[in-house]
Amino acid sequence: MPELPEVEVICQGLRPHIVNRRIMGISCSNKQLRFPLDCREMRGEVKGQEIISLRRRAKYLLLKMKNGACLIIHLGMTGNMGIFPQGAPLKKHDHICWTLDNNTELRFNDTRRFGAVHLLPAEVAESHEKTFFAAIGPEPLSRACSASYLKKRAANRKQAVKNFIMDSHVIAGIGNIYANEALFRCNIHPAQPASSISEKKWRQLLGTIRKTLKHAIECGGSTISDFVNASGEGGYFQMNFQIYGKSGEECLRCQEIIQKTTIGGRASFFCPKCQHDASGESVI
DNA sequence: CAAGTTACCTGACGGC
DNA sequence: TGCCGTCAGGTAACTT
Repeated sequence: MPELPEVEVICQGLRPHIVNRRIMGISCSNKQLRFPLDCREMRGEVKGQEIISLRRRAKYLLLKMKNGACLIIHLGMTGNMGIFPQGAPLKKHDHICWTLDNNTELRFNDTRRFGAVHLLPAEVAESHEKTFFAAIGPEPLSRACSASYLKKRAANRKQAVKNFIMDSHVIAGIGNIYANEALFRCNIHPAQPASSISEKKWRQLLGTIRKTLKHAIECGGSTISDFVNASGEGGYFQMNFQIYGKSGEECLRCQEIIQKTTIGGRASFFCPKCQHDASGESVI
């Protein structure tokens, strides 16, 4: 479900419902998520606290409390967060429930439990947050992420450009869908070695990544099976997919049949005519 | 060190 | 109807 646009949509949708609210209670399913979470410790740190901010960094949500404590939440493949009336029946795979002071509940639901909730206790929150994100690459929509930065990071990397832009240590927030979409929209073959991309082409690709991500956010994200925003509505960027999931269909630009292959273990879709070949020589 | 592989988990779907 | 294999939006921890 959630790449940068979906996490951003959830973040924006949740913000008015939870900022300035107080956490009155917390309950947990006690099922293992990606990383262990001590529910009692979380209660000790954030129960009774006012939530002062909610923001997104990479595919993480950061929830800050007045006392300085912080929750860092990752949605994995199937995670979601939503607001529900207090006491509404729990859904299957609801794992954490934060009761707020206005008879509503913030809930974390995650079918596959690849998601995680990290607790940063107040005393160490600031330093732990820095450590937590130390190795994460810049936000694609920020100025820190530039064509020259990407060109530099790609030097000597024979890795496929698709895997390279999906590497969160290089650039944050790009997953399989948006990597496929951005490369198609830029006429770059997903298997082309990252080091063979010129700075000019990086400029073009970064521009395309930004445009695609922003468009997806405006569309409320992509709903493939069950993604919904904080109000329970699906996104519709999937209507704008040009390549992802379209193997066997005609390319929008040249009518060639779209191919599917596996790169770095992930489904990769491309137009063999528009996206040149993997040699890196025929690309601008 | 880079890059490839495995593991974590549930559910949907197609083939038999 | 049901069993089995395959696949899915992510990423850390392995191995090569």
